[in-house]
Order: sequence, then structure tokens, then C-alpha cells
Amino acid sequence: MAASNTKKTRDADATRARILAAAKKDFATSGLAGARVDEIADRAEANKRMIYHYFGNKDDLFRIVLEEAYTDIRTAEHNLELEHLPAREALEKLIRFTWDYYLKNPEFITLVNSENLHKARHLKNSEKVDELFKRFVGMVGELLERGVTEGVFRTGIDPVQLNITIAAIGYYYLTNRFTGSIVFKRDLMTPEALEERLAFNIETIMRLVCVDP
Amino acid sequence: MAASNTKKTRDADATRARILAAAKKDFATSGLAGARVDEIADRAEANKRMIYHYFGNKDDLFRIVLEEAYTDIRTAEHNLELEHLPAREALEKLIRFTWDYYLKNPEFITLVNSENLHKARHLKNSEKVDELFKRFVGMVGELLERGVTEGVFRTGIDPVQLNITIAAIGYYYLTNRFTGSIVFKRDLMTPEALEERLAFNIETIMRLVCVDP
DNA sequence: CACATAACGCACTAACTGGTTACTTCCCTA
DNA sequence: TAGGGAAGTAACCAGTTAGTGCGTTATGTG
Repeated sequence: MAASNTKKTRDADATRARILAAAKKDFATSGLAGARVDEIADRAEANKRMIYHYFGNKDDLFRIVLEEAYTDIRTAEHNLELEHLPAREALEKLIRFTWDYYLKNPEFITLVNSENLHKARHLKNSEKVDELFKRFVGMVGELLERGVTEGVFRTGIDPVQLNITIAAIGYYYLTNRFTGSIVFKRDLMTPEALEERLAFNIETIMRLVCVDP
Repeated sequence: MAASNTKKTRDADATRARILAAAKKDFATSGLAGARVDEIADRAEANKRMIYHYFGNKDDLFRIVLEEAYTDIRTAEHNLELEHLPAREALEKLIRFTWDYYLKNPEFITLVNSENLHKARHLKNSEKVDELFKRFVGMVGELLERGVTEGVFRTGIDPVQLNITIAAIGYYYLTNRFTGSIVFKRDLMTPEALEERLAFNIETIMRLVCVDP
């Protein structure tokens, strides 16, 4: 499973990008401790020396992969432009987006899990993530306020708690899909199971937030 | 941080138990790949050779630690004796229990995360976990039915989906407490924050399940 | 063209890591 | 009380791992 064979001669940006993509893949698959620098270099079709040249060391590489992952999801979220929809529709769109993003980008979940295993020590040194989230929490807060004004949402809901819950009900299902499929004795990843779960999640949040669910 | 100094001369059971406790701690802290067999032996105040004598290899040791963790939580759950309470109270007790258990046993969460990173390959070889969960899902199913009979719960709720959601809203908050505290710019682990989260979770589930929340 | 600069690669190392070999020490019971 | 088996130990091993020293090669610019 190597990077696309567009390896030209001497292209610093391309090499850097290939290393990042390879690192994302390996860190997501094996965790920080389990991932191997040599394998990342192989997958990137780059020399291991280049990893240290561009990224310093394994931990810094991990930090940058993580920052990129957070930037990606927050950018996609921003592009939803929820502010142009009625509050109820906007909320449902956010729930669907969160679910779909986790589903299509499973590496995001495992990267975040890895970072939490390490008590977020990489994120602590990151300035980038800081500003990303300011906008995001604000967005959901405004959405809630708008819903109250429209008369469709209950008052007094904490946007952070709501955010966490919307993420939780999708994240948990997907991150624990392997043990979950065993202990609950059903394949949690069939198209039908996924559809059913999304519907359940939408209902959960709508009943929590809406005046008249 | 060594095991309690009750190390007598020649006690196979005690040595085995010390190794298991040490392994649980280290696997929970560092993950499967990150944990070191030598360190587990040190922490257990046992010789490394004993680990291989009693448990075979690192992966088998991890599997047994995991089985023990699942047995512990399911046993505690069983001891709740929810069947002796009115359905509504029983449900709230289950939500509180789940939250408190995760809070007091953070290693459970990290062990399960590790196992899922490895696609549950250890659990696949476990017969023990199989029967543990049969009882559990049945218990929640009966609780839901009883609530419907009592006229307090809505009909048609899937016990597995409910189970997953109850776990999810606590699990996600706690497993991601490090990154969460950074991105949301508030300490998620103060007593007030924890209390607030539990209240929010109870409200979420009650609104989802109850006819008249 | 010349040449400085940056991209790239080889081969190496010191420390580590899961697992083992060969041995000693203790306890139980015949 | 003798001796057999289980508990426990130290030293070791072969393979792995993150990280580097240093030389080579391409490329853009004066």
C-alpha cells in the first residue's frame, strides 16, 4: 500500500506531503508507540532521513499529523454553512455531518484516541488547534440561540455539552465497533446497522434539544 | 509505584495476581504496544520469566487482563439488581452506575480502546466474554419492557442502541478528557464539571426513553 | 557555466525489547 | 527426612528501533 507513484525528482513539498499521509495512516493503524518510523518512510517512498529532516522526530511528526486532522474536520464543519438553514434542519445536518465524517475518516478517531492515551501532551504544544475550536463552539452556540428565537429549541442548553453529546453517540459506536460487534453479537457495520444508528442518534438529539420533538 | 509489599515467599497465586494488576496498570497507561514486559515485571516485583511461565506471552497477558476487566464491570452491573426497582429509577441508577464505573476505573476505557485499535483480535479468542454479555443485554431489554408495562417508557426502543448510547455519553467525555479540556478551554474534570455532565447525561437518556420526561 | 543550496540516500549505532536458557531455592509429602 | 516438582532468578540473545553522520546529486540563480 504505497503512496501514489507520482514521485518526481526533487520535490520537497510532495515528499513532505507523502510522509504526512503515510504517517497519518500508520499512526491511525498502530498508535503512536506501535507505528514504526521505518515503515512510514517505506510507505511514503521516502528515505527515513527525510522524516527527521522535515519533522524533527517521531513525536513532532505525530503532532503535525494530529493538527492536520483537526484542521480538516473543523474546515469541513465550517463549510456546512449552517447559519443559512432553519435551526432544526441545521442541527440535523450537523449530526449527520459528524457521523459521516467519522465514518469516512476512521483515522481521525484513532488519532484522537492515541493523543488522549498520551494525555494530550502533543496538543498542549499546539497553537494551531486553539483558534480552530473557538469558532466551532461559537457556531453551535449561535445555532442554539437561533433555535430558541425560532421557538423550536429549549432554552438553557450548554453548547459544549451538546457538542460533546453529538460527537459521543457517533464516536463511541464507531471506535468500539470491533469489541461492540463481538459483545452485542451483531455486525455493527452493515449499511442497515449504520443507517439505524444514525436515525437513533438524530432522535436522541432532537428529543434532547427540541421543544416539540 | 510498586505492588503492595505483601510479597511472601513462594506464593504462586499472589505472584500471578501481582503480575495481572501490574499488567492492567501498564497496558492501561501505555497501550499494548507501549507497555513493556520488563516494566510490568518490575512493577509486580516478579521476575520477567514468571510472566511467560504464567501467561505465555504479551498478547495472552493482555487478553487475560481484558477479560478480567470485562468480568469486573459486568459483575458490578449485575449486582445493581435493577429488577427490584421501578423502571424509571432503575434506568437512572444504570446511567449513574455506568458513569461512576468509568470515572473510578479509567483503565477500563483505555484497555477497551487498545483492544479496538487492534480490531478486537484478543477478544475474538475469548469464550469468557461471550456469556457475560448475553445476560447484560437481556437485563436492559427486560428493563425497557417493564417500563413500557408501567406506562413510563416509550415502545420500540432497541435495547442495544440504548445500551450503546448510555455508555457513549459517559465514555466519550472521559476518554477524551485531555483533548477535550484543551479544545473546549475548560477543565472537564472538576467536581462541578463532572456533576454537570452526569446531570446532562441523565436528562439526555430520560428524554429519549420516557413518555413524559 | 559555476556554484551555493537544498533534496536525498546509505550505512551505521546505541539502546531497547520480547522471549529464552540454564540454573538455584524452597515446599510438600511419601 | 529425602527427593521431586514447582517457584523463582540472573544472564543472555537475536532482532528491532529511533535517531545520525556524512557523502552524493539535482536544481535554480547569477
